[in-house]
Formats: sequence, structure tokens, C-alpha cells
Amino acid sequence: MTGAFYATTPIFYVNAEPHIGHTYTTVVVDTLARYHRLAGEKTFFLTGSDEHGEKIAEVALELGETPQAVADRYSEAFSRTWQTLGFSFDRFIRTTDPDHKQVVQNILQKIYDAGEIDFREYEGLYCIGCERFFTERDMVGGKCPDHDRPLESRKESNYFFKMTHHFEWLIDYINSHPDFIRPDRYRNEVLGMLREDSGLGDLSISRPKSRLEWGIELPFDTDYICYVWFDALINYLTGIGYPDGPDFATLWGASQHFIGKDILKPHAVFWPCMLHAIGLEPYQRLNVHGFWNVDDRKVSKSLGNKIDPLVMRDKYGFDSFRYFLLRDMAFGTDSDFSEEALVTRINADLANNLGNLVSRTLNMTGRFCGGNVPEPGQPGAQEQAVADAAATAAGQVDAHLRSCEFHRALEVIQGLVDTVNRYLEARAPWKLAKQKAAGWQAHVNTTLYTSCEALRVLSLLVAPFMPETAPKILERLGIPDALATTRLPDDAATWGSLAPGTPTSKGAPLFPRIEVES
RNA sequence: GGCGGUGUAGCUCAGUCGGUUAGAGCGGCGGCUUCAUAAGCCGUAGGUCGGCAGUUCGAGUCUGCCCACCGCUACCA
Repeated sequence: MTGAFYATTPIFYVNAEPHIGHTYTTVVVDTLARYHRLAGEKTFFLTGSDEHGEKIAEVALELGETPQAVADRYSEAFSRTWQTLGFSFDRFIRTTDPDHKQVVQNILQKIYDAGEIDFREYEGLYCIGCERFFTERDMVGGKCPDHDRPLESRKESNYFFKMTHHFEWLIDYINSHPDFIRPDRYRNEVLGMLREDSGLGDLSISRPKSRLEWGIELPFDTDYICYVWFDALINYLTGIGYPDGPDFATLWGASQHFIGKDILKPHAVFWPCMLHAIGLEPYQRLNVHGFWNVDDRKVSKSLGNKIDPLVMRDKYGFDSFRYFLLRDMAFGTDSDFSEEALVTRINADLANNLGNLVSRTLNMTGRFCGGNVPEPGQPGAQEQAVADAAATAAGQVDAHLRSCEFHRALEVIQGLVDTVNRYLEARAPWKLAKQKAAGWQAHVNTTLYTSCEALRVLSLLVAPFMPETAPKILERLGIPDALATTRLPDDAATWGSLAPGTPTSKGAPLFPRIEVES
């Protein structure tokens, strides 16, 4: 086992149902986790739910239930959906988990003892929706612009994490570690946030119990609970056994967070400062992606244009949906989702190209080679070209995945499919089989061996992206358990491991073409 | 107002250190083919590279200004 990979999604606030944004982040991390596992790295994939705070307490009050009961139900909805979609997470953490509570309290006490926390009085206008105080300039017409609800005047004494003391260090760290936050555009934004005139101050990390009881109690003042972000971010440590779990050091040294751009500030500023105060190395990397717009508009409750991943799964198959999400968004930028674009992509890439290549290859293997992987003859220049293309593709997919260029990786895979389709066209085994000229069988055998072997490579390369599809192809190639022993990228780059004589089966179309009524 | 981003073929986008005829996919059109999911292959489609000016032997690719959209941020109200 070489290398390690620890990847996280945000923990999702449990007052909403999973939509395309949550799903995208999780698809990204799932794909990477699967790849790194296939690469033989020690891999841990963490996702979960964020359950404390006023919104949950409010809902509980309205329903006459306990906050815990509300959180249980919402969290269950998330975790069940994630399981149904087949995500390969290693733990679904909840901020109400006992070990998390303990870790948060340990850390609070630790940095309190280190003098990193102040007690201050603060007065201001507060939005329950945002769970934060507003300054005059933040509000629009006396209301919170995001939640369109009146602000409440509050005067509170609270505990503050002396975050600003760490800014100088953080600026230096970001400047000396170019890959700490990527893509670059977000790195620049963070540096902007940290400029002296940005107004970013110390971080309030508590709420008095008189206002809110639903949270983790401060160990040094039982009249207070911990503010949500401080609580939530620490899940990334709890999830892998901080402080002395057996894998903690290894995994933390290989930690990568994946977030949407809306929560850049807590992850790029609060969190590194917290880690610095705790005395831990910063996470290895923060990966920030853009938003999916739907039908050219922002996703919003009022528009009702949320995309439910379960509906997409039932309608198109989740592998196809995953493929679209990863293929049509350049990581970091915003993209547009529409069912029309989804169908176009599925038909072009999956039905017409990949799926059809599987069909024609295995059909001919059945008709012209008795259904078994044929014994190839001496490879010629054409065969060598296909083998070279496969090896090149394996290396490129590896590189692109490691730099979060999923769309590029899938382009490369699609390019390999094109290469094999062109190869078949050039070899035209169906012609040879019909004419039955001298030596036709050897020619056809070599051709179909090459094509079958290319399918084997394609299956491996596609496995992290489409975890349901890859095993289906491998099963038809007669090697259903291949993934269990696969090491990427080498096993995809090494030509010729498909054994002649292996029985194949044609099967139904993997991606039936979707006909749209017009 | 400041900072940053984006603006390239009908659509989605590539275009590294400036260099000969500006590229890909999808769609459209023409042809070939029939093993395959009416799939595949080949060939095409002639876009003032947002606008103007400048630097240069030469700019999509650098500079300035302007326009449009987006993000962050500031201030005024």
C-alpha cells in the first residue's frame, strides 16, 4: 500500500433535502475515493450531517419534538439517500455523535487553556437564518438579504476565538503553498478576505443557553454552547479518530476537503486558523467547486427547480447522472444543468459510443469467435496503436483525476472509445468473416482480441466514475472479479492481460438510447 | 468604488512561453458502411476570437480604455 488519501464532503445541514449541489460534491469525492482505493492507497471518505443550531431548534419547537428527534429524522434522510445512491463513504459522521462531542470539548478546552479565547460583550442585529450577527452594511432594507426575514436586536456576551492573531501566519502559509487552495481563483479570493481592510474579525464561537440550548456545551462555561461553524468544522478531525486514533496521523497528512464556493470563508479562513491554534498542521488541500445552475437559473426553493438525485437515478440511472455531472462541469467554475443537456450527453457518449462499442465487440465475439475471447495473432501496427492509446489514456486519467479535472479525464476515456471504434472500422472484421478469404479467422481473432482487451481497459478506467457500469462490462468479458485485484493506473496501462478462451456474453445495451419526444 | 473572473463557430467549450491556413465535442449538411443501441466511420460547415486604440516584423494570446455578465469586497445612503 503506497500513499494515503483522506477526502471529505461538507457535513450537510439537515434542514434541507439532498439536491444537485450536495450530490455533486459527494459524487466528486466518491469518484476520487474509488480511484485512490484502486490505486492501492489507504483511503478514507468522510461525509455526514451538521445538526446543531437554531434552525433545528426552531423546527423542533414548531413540531413539538425534541431537536434530537428532528435531527435524527433529517440525518437519516441524508444517509439513506447517500446509501441508496451507492456512495462509498467510510463513515457518515453526525455532529451529535458522542465521539464528536467529546472531541469538540477537548479542543475547546485546549485552546481556552492556551489563551486563544476571549470573553466579550457584543451588541447587534442577528439573523436566525444565517445564525450570525449583521452589521449595518450587510442588511438590505433592515432585512437579511438571504433569508428575507427581519433581524433581531441582540446584546450578548460571548466567547471569541482570537482568529485574527493567526492571519499573518495564514497569509504566509497560503503564499508559500500554491496548492493549498485550488483552483487559483479561490485562493485569490481568500487572500482578499484576509487583507487588513476586509473587516474580518475574531470569531464568535458561543451562544448563551438562555437563547439556544441545542449544541455542544462549552467545557469551561456551562451557560454556553458552541457556535455551529466551530462545532461543524471539527468533524473533519473526529471522523478519522483525532487525536490518537491509529490512522489519524496518516490520514490527516493526506487530507483534502471538497466544498462549494458558498462556504469558502469558513473552510479557507476559520478552519486553518483553528487548526493552527490547536497545534495541528493545516489540511493538505482545499478543493472548491462552482455552482450548478438549473435551466439557466440559480437553484432556489421559490423556483422549485431543485434536482432530486433519486429522481435522476430512477429516470436515467445514477451512473449516467454521475457521468454528466463530472463531464459537463469544469471543477471550480459554474455550469448549467438541464435534462436536455443530460440526455444529449448520455446518448452521445454513453449510448452511441461506449455502450455501442461494448455491444458490437461482444456481439462479434459471439458470432465470429464462438463467444470466447479469441487467441490473437502477432499484433501489427494497428493493434500496437490501440495498445499505446490505452496506456497513454491510463496515465492521463490518473493525472487529470489527481488535479480534479474530471471533465478532462472523461474526455480522455471517450477518446479511447473513439480510437477503438476507428480501429474496428479499419479492420472491418465483419467483412472478413463474410468473405471468408484465406486467413480470415486469424485476422478476426486478432481484431476482436484487441477490441475485448480495450474494453477491459476501459472498464477499469471508468470504474471510479461509473461504479455500476464497470462491473457489468467486466462480467460480460468473463472477468467479473477483476476490480478486486486491480491496481490503477498500471493494470489499465498494461496491455494483454485478458486471457484468450475466457467466455464472454453479449448482454443487453448498457445505456439504452433515450428518445425524446419533440 | 476597489479587486478578480468571464466574454472564441448555432450550442458547450480548448487554445501552453505572442508566430505560418484559429481548434474539439454536440447539432446541421453530404458520403461510406452494416458487426452494433437508426449506432459507427469519412468529409464538410468559413466564426470581425465583446468593442476601440496601442506595443510588435507579427496578437485570440501582451498594454490601455470602453461595454456586458458574474463573484468577492468597500463606501455612501
